[in-house]
Amino acid sequence: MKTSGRYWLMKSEPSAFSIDDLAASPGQRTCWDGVRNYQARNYMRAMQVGDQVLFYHSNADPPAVVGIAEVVRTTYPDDSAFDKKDKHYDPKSHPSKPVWEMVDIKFVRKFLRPLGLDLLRKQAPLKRMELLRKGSRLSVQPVKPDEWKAILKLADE
DNA sequence: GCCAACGTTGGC
DNA sequence: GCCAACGTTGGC
Repeated sequence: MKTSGRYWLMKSEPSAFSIDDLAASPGQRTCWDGVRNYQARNYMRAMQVGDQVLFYHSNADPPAVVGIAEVVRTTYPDDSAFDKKDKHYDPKSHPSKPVWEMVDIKFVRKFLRPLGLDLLRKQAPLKRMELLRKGSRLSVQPVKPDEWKAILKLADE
């Protein structure tokens, strides 16, 4: 397995937390809490400091990849799961045996234009991208190097 | 607001 | 271990 330079995509509803919110956060960084899906959690566990992340706006108009972030801290317990009042509270997870974890990410840059789903679907190198698969709901997903390259190229056009 | 796709839960 | 019911995601 490759040990560095991996690529990911993370989804966020901009009404809840947008890339502008990330850029405006203290130190331009945030903890990525609230993930409650095992596959997404496992992908986060595989993340390493320095990995690059596509920031995606879901439930947005248009739904789009809007910029880049970077992993700055590997997984640690997601304490929002312990808080009864939190929207993402989960009694399955306990501080002595946490089920859910999170990473920290940092703002890298925002694209000059959002790369909408319709545009992405037209790109041959992205034909098999997880994001574009019908019914895909994974909020954290791996991105292949050639997919990453194709998207960055689009962003700079 | 609709609804297809998907993950989780719980009865059996 | 099966699977129906349910809740959620997220594009449209």
